[in-house]
Amino acid sequence: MSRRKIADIRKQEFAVAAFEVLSLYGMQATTLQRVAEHTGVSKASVLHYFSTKQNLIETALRRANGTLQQEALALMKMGSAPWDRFYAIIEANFSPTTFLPQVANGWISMCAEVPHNPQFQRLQTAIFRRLDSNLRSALADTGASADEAKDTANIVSLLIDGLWLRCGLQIGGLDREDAIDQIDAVVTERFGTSSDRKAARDKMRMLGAAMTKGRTG
Amino acid sequence: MSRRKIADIRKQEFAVAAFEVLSLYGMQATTLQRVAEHTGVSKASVLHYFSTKQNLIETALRRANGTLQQEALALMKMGSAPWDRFYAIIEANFSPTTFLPQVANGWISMCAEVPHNPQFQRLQTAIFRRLDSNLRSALADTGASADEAKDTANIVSLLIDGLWLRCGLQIGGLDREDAIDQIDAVVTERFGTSSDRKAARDKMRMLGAAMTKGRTG
DNA sequence: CAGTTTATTGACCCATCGGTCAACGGTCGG
DNA sequence: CCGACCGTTGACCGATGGGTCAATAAACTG
Repeated sequence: MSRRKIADIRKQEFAVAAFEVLSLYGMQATTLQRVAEHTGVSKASVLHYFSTKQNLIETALRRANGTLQQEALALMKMGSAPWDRFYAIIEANFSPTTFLPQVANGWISMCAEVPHNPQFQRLQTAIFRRLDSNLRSALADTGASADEAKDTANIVSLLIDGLWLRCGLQIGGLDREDAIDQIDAVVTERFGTSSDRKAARDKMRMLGAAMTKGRTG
Repeated sequence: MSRRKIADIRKQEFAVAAFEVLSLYGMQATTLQRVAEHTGVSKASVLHYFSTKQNLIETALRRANGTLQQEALALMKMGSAPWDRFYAIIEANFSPTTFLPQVANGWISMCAEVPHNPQFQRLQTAIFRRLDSNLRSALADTGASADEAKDTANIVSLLIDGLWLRCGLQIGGLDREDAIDQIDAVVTERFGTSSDRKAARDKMRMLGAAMTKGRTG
């Protein structure tokens, strides 16, 4: 019983290490040897838990995405006002703990492999669909029509992708605040200024900050 | 004299082949062997023209970017009305010959390597700066203020990046027409509807189509 | 035609990759 | 105390990577 638990914990450790290595060194340089070194064990030990390198990296990516999803979910539960869910998604997508050049690079590395790797393809599709669906339903909450929600979700997710890419490439010293501002600017142009929206944004900004601060303890 | 020319032509051939291989198979699978096969020669022959693999790929990327720039330049020369240059840039960035999933993937592959490769870093920076500067000056032509031009250029280039990424990942069967529409929608929101703008867009769309059609002959 | 340069190649080198395997050592139930 | 089990490891394997090199063939030069 505790045996299996230990094994699972170990797998998680390796998965975390693998994503770190991927983020730091890129896909080509993410070798079993390096992941092993990064955890302080031997290469063979890594392969004892993951039958194959592909398996390891896929688990790593799924795990990394999972934590991001959990953060989004937690934030979304913390509000019920019309724009709350929308800004919860935005906030989660630019969390201080994940919106970092290295992390962004891990995801870009995955994107580059998507066309040559069905597993990554699936994962990527799932991530996109989830974001799109979340954005649409969040925008529907604000009273937008289905078409309006669809179009806006499209543009917002497009901007999110672009901002993450830019974060990874480290263009213009992009900050998470800057990123959220850019999205907010486009949304404001689309829906006009509204105190409700501003309140939701500020609320989620605070909650997001509190959440990530509480994590370091 | 004709010697050097032949050598240069050969180099170009290899560079083109290298970019094709990169687009088709990704960075990891872009091996000297494969590039050689793709051109019907031996691996050693490729290395005769390019001292190193890094050298080859860098040349390939620079060349691919160069053709895109030339297309943009040619289009930009074809108009003098306020919005002409802006839509020339847009049109060139979504040219039917380059805005394709495989080509997009070549660039994504480069992006993934940027943090671990100073040469790619430089190239990427140059590409970004050029686009940004072109967009800004094109927008200044339309009578926008410097700040307005800066902000708009920022968002437009962000959208371009996102659209290329999405093209590479083949999300939602993205078409070049769709891509231009998305950008146009945001620009319209920002500057309102204007017959001048619409005229410029239609003009460049036609010119772009004529250009790429004329190429197949 | 002779000599020199240039293009192309196969054979080869070394490093490293992902992955296998048998052996070792600790831990737990009996 | 003992056998079964589990985690860990070093040694090893075949494949493949980038890159070198000497030999050969072809093309230009005088």
